[in-house]
Amino acid sequence: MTTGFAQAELIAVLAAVTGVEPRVMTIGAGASLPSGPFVSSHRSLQTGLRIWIENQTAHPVGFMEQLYTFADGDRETDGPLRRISISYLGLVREQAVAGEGKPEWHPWYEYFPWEDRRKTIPTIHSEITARLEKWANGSADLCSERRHRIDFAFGLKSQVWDDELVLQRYELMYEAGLVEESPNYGSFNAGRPMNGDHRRILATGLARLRAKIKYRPIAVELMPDCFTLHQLQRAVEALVGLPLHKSNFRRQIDQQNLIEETGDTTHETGGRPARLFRYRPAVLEARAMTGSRLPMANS
Amino acid sequence: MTTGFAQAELIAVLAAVTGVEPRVMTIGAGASLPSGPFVSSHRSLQTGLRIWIENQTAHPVGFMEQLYTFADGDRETDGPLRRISISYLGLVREQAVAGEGKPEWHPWYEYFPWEDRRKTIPTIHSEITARLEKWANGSADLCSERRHRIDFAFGLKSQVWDDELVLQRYELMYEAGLVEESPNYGSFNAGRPMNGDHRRILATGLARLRAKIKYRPIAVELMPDCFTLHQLQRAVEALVGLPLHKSNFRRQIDQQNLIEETGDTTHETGGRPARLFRYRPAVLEARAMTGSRLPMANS
DNA sequence: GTAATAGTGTCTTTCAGACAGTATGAC
DNA sequence: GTCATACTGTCTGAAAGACACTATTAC
Repeated sequence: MTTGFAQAELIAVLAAVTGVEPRVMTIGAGASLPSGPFVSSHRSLQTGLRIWIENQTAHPVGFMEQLYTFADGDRETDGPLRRISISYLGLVREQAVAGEGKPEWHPWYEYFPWEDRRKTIPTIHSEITARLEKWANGSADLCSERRHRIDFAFGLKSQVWDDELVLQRYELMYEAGLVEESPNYGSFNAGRPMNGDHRRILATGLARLRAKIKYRPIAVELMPDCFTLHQLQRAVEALVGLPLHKSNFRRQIDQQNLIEETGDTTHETGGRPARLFRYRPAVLEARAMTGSRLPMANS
Repeated sequence: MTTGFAQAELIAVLAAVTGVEPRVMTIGAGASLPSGPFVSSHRSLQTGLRIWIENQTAHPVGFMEQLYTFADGDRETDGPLRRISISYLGLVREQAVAGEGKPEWHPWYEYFPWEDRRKTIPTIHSEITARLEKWANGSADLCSERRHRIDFAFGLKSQVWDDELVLQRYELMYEAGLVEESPNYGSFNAGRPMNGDHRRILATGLARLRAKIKYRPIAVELMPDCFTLHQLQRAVEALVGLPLHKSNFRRQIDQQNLIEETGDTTHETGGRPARLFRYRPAVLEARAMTGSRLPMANS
């Protein structure tokens, strides 16, 4: 048992959506999540991190909450002290990010290509499940337990894909050596790797985001000031990784009086012009605390 | 900006239910939550904490998850280093706790008497809201904002009591000086105080527990091996602090095939004997990951 | 007219909330 | 029989899920 001293750092999982593409803020050519030492000059961790991010990205952070604190034994340690990483999840209205700075935005699904089921089930899916099967069969006594986990996480038997099981799927692939970060890594590389356990943290963030978006109207934090309903739907679809039902989506959106028409329309698409909407800030305060649902995915 | 070193500790919010009374594990005559230095001899924080608790209480910990990491600027610091408290929330099957040891179980609602609305709206309610009103009126420019927060948190205008707003209610009372921990504490003392910010941490735990119980079957972690449906309902009511509808409760319980009859009955109550139930461990694995709902409160 | 995108109407099933009722023990 | 507790049947209204349908632009 150590004395209780530790080295503390902050890690940020920052999400944005440009068009149909969800992105995450990275440093080091996409190999790391932005992190920094524990800033204590500010009133709280959260406001300190928020200010730091707004300086880096030149855009305000809408939603932000604590994600998880990682301090487990399987993390590498720097010297004698334990390292504690306090991670936060934030949503940013990504626009043209201030030029030549460090931060880069990378598509979320580069790191988790198997999580994007908006158009179709990704081709990598069958490859992954086949290799996971092989891994499960490799151990006599753990075989049935492993098969259960695989079936459940990837919805094989039940035919039900639970979009929130991001971390469970990543963990399976880690254990099976299908990602480069794994100690028993083979040759099959699923998705872009990251340094340390950053990809696991990212998976935790995606899972939280997908869970949260179903009972809190956080999608608006990703949108520009004016947007069409179609754009909003695309953003939500980008996050949950599944196609949504248009008519039901619109019904649920206006059930929870969160947005209002601006009166303007846009016609950039070659079809019928779309009405523009904006948030209703007065409602936002109250609703932001209670739960108001966003539509579920289709089958 | 400091170097990033900190003093780290673990804090546990451990809940149990005896009969109809929800309890929390405390030390120091009920004034503190159990805490200890960051244990690094174990594989992870969670397993370390779990083992420590099982040694202390002589009962296994069922459900456990990370609650929150507190490190904000308004906490007192011990010397030059920042203190980080990583808190965990756990559920224990409380039974006769091993005799003369340190841990004591105290009724949850001693600390938050206004949160218990199972029988009736507590008498302290009107006293609190009256004093909060007075506090709101004390500031000319913040008055309307404060009134909104009070109305929302205590369900005054909307007539809707949201059981999950435990932390918001505590924060209001802290700001208004109605709890002893507050810097601008007056003479009105609502509920039993705790050292430091432990009561705030406890409020965070209660809020999480009330949220979680609605979409994860964690209530069973509190029950003994055999129990009646009435006992189960009492336990859930104890946590959410509201009465539940019997018939609907039972319907939802058996919709999610979590429990099964043992075949035995009990007749300790003087009325018709009640059937005894137990958990179905096989189902528990799978269901523990997905969401399965517990019934909502009545009006 | 066609192509393309935007937006609506409504049916069915599911399920939470509320009412009432019945069943089985002790005395 | 009464009292006390345990348990069940069923109506209603609010939604989710899925279907087809209409509207407005460019060409």
